[in-house]
Amino acid sequence: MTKKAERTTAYIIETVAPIFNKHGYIGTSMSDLTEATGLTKGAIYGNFENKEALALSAFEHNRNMLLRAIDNALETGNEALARIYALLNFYRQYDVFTLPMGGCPILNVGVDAQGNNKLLAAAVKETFKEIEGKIALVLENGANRNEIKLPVPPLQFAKQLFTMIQGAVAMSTMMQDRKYLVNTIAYLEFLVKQELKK
Amino acid sequence: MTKKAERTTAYIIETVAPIFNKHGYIGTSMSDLTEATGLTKGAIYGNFENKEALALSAFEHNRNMLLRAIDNALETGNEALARIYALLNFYRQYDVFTLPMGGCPILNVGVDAQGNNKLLAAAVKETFKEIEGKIALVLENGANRNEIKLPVPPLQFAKQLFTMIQGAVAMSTMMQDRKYLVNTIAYLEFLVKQELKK
DNA sequence: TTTATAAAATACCGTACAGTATTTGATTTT
DNA sequence: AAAATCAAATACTGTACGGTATTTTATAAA
Repeated sequence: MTKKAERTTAYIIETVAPIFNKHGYIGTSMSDLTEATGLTKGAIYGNFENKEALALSAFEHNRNMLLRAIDNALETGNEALARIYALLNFYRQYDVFTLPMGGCPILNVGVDAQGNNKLLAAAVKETFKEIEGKIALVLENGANRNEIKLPVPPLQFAKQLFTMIQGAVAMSTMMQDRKYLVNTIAYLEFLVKQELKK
Repeated sequence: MTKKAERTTAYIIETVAPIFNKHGYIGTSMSDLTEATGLTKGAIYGNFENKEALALSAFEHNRNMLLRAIDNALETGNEALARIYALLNFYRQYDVFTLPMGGCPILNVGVDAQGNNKLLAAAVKETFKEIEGKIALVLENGANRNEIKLPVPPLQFAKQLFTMIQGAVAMSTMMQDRKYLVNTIAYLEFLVKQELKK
């Protein structure tokens, strides 16, 4: 059985992650967190060095959930085109997926941390690179197996595809309108087919 | 000649706008603002009711600068396609344009205000609608004058185009890499040509 | 079941926050 | 130039902040 402290640490991270994500690093106060967890500051500071370390752990928690979901989509079927479609399918409902975590973590933290917290900003940057790499790998393998054609290098295609997806995420978030997500994904399905299908 | 107070008000807004844009509403303290302006809190609170009113004025200032630049692009030449290209050209250097204002105001404020400030969030939403409307109008006029073909209704095309542009803005901001802007715009030039040119 | 240890609660720092009532100083207007 | 008005500086609220030293309580080992 896990130790008490480990369970508490995990409980704090899970509880705190959506709050940080919604209100940002500075916008979240320690008393917000004690209130949400039902714990005292003594308990929290016993498990985390300071507010910044806690925020970083919270971001990593959300980030891992996102990466796992992306991995899951990119492992659908055994053909590159199907995997990219699965990714698009995932993002079509991205608003539902991110609701319990308080919105898109990489967008929220990425913009929030830009002018306020270098550590978090760097962690976001790293996450983007990881996602782009995952998509690029699927494309590269697909091209090597002659499943698809590639008009540009795989990483470049991945970057441009993901940029457009992230645009839809940003717009649907700020406009509070999932149509941006749905419509952009629909168009990307068409584009991907046109560009990749042999 | 303008009154003293009017000039001070304008000076405060101009000085304060990039700070709010960079650090967000909660991330900006009144002492940040007194330090930057060289004025005292008495002076600032003499010209603005409270912090929120000041932040709103600051956002409107940035927003107006952006809208003016977009208007300017969309008035280039006297043909729809040329105007859309001019808009894309503007966004290709959007990072340079937004540098003195501390980054893209609608992205920064839009994400920051989402969970923290309803007034600001609503103002951002309104701004997006305005921009989409401006683009849609150019397209509609162009279609009416038989300059371009339109595969979908003008507002829908405008929304999708702008979503992709804003994705490039978001990615280049968070990754601190203008290539996202340059590459996406290049691709959009190709896409626009393919979709709109008769 | 007692003893050692780990975890969480309490109570408290010093500081920085947004906001304000009052005073001083600068403009206008007469 | 004097009087009236307006703008800005000063000095000060009360509160909430992040963080910590210490005490109390719970857990695990003997």
